[in-house]
Amino acid sequence: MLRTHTCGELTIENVGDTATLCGWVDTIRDFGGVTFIDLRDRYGRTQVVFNPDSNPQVLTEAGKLKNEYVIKVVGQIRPRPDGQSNKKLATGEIEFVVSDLEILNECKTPPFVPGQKDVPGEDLRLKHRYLDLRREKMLQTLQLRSRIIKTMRDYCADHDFIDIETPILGRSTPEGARDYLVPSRVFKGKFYALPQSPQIYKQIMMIAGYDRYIQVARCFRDEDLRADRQPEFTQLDLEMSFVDSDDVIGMIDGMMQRLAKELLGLDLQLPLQRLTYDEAMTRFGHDAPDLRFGMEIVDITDLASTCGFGVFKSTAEAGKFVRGVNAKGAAPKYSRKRIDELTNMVKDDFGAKGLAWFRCEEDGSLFSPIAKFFTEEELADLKSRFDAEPGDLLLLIADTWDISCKGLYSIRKRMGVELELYDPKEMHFSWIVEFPMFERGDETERWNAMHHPFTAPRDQDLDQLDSDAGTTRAKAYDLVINGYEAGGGTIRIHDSEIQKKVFGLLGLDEESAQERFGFLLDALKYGAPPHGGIALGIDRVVMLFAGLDNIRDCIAFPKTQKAYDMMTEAPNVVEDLQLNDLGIEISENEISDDPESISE
RNA sequence: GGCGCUGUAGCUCAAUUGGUUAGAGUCCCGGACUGUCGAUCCGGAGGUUGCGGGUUCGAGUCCCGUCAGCGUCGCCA
Repeated sequence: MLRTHTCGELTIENVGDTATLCGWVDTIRDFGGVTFIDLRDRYGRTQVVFNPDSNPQVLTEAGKLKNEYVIKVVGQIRPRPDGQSNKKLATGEIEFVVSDLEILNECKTPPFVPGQKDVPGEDLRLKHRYLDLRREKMLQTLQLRSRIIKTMRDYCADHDFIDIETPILGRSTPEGARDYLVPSRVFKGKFYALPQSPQIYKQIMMIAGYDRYIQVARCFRDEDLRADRQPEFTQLDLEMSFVDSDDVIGMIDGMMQRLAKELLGLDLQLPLQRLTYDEAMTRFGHDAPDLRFGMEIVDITDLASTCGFGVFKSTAEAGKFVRGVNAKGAAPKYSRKRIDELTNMVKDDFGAKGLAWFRCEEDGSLFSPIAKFFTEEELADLKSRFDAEPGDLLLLIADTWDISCKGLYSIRKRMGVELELYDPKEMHFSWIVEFPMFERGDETERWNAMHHPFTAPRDQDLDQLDSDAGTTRAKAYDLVINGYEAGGGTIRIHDSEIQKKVFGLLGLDEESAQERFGFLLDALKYGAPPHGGIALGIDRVVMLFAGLDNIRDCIAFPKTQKAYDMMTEAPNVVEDLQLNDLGIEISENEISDDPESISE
């Protein structure tokens, strides 16, 4: 080793010792006759002193140092003079007096320095990720990530799970997203698909008798990005045999309790709260609600059906819904202009036709442009249903179930932040359970699987598969943390008759099912145990545990919204020779502009 | 693919209703300084306001197009 210690470990205990440190020049304070440098590495910062008492030569040498130079210093540890310790540093009680300096490497003037007060723009950070990763915040987040994964693995190891790696080059699986494809050189015209999840493989492992499997699995989905979505991401993939929903949920309950305790010092009460899907949609309009605050949805469709306001009345009579939320105390803060913003949001984003509102005045009366269409009794009824008090703002959407859910969910989410209805540092864990087996496809009679086609229906719903498939509930469960879906899983079908029936409902005939994943169907016939599992989104868990709102900050090398890597400039063109090997020809009009050539 | 926000010095930002030579801090370069820790002080350099077009006597500012980053809807079972 070139060093004897790190920059984070020297303390008052080491006074008098001689040591060697290596690191990056973090800040320079040059007084002419004495120079201080904070030397930084992954472990911390140590103040090193260059002065003429120890070695005049070295003081001159120190004059050459600039930001982010990599240096090696030999010297002696001594306590700092009285009153000059730095409480911000773990090493702040001591300083390192340099007797010998070696510049290991110089550094070009960097576009930004890790310690600068204002965080640089994200494009710059991504382009020079090696500089960005030197920032303390990034370091902390990636260290947290490492500890989270270790804790997950330790927990699983303690519960007899076996860690198995599954292929990255596979074939298209029955997930719903677009695949990333890899052309085959040997089988020209054929493609591997990168896994959207190791779903099939882990089920095969159950059939093979490896009754508790985990993997920290990289997954790929070629869909558009969001603040909490990357095209490649990491899951803790888990599968168990001889279990039902409660067993998997209970296992993850324990894991969350351990994670919260070890990483956040929080004591989670088990079992974690559970909400059915129907309840979540009815009360919060979403299957991953943020349960750190209330502002629940109130349904007034029955009241609307008899009122004098045409829009409400006709909506109710059409079998649609009139629902709303009470934004407590929001009235003084929400001008007409801000209400218009909310209105535009639900119109533009979800196709709602409008947003009705009532303001509860000081005298307790309800004010609204549409109040005149309601009788005194109806207004009083409205007020009591929403529990409206002076200063409250009621926001209502009259539309389909779907639009009212989406619109009110987004209003609730936004106003929860704007009205500071919860402590952002608070953590809330819950389960959403009993998802529907199926949802309607667009303008077709056909059903789509809400999860994947191997999801088992609840035992008590088996009869409904034939009679009323839409009401069938699945053995499916999502882990929700602070309003984010942190994971989801199901118990799988291990009975070929039920599987056949589900395929039928999905419009998959036996032939095409056999074609797409016959190997799994075959395997299921060779002694498949009852099994099920879950996948936890590790990037999101890290994001939530770190209190961040952006998944890119939890990933060492993330991609931009266009799935572009600004540092390596991937994706990029390849040699014609490579394409020839693969039997691929690219038509001229399909080649998009080279991002590098158009950026400046 | 749609909608929205942003784009000004290496970096972070400012620039009144469209109006003189586009400013500040920081970084960088030169100088001073033996106790700082966002060191301080003096001096200097640094700009085709993302790119292209238009309106105007005059555009960083308004309009159109385009590129990039971000947010969001669709999409992601």
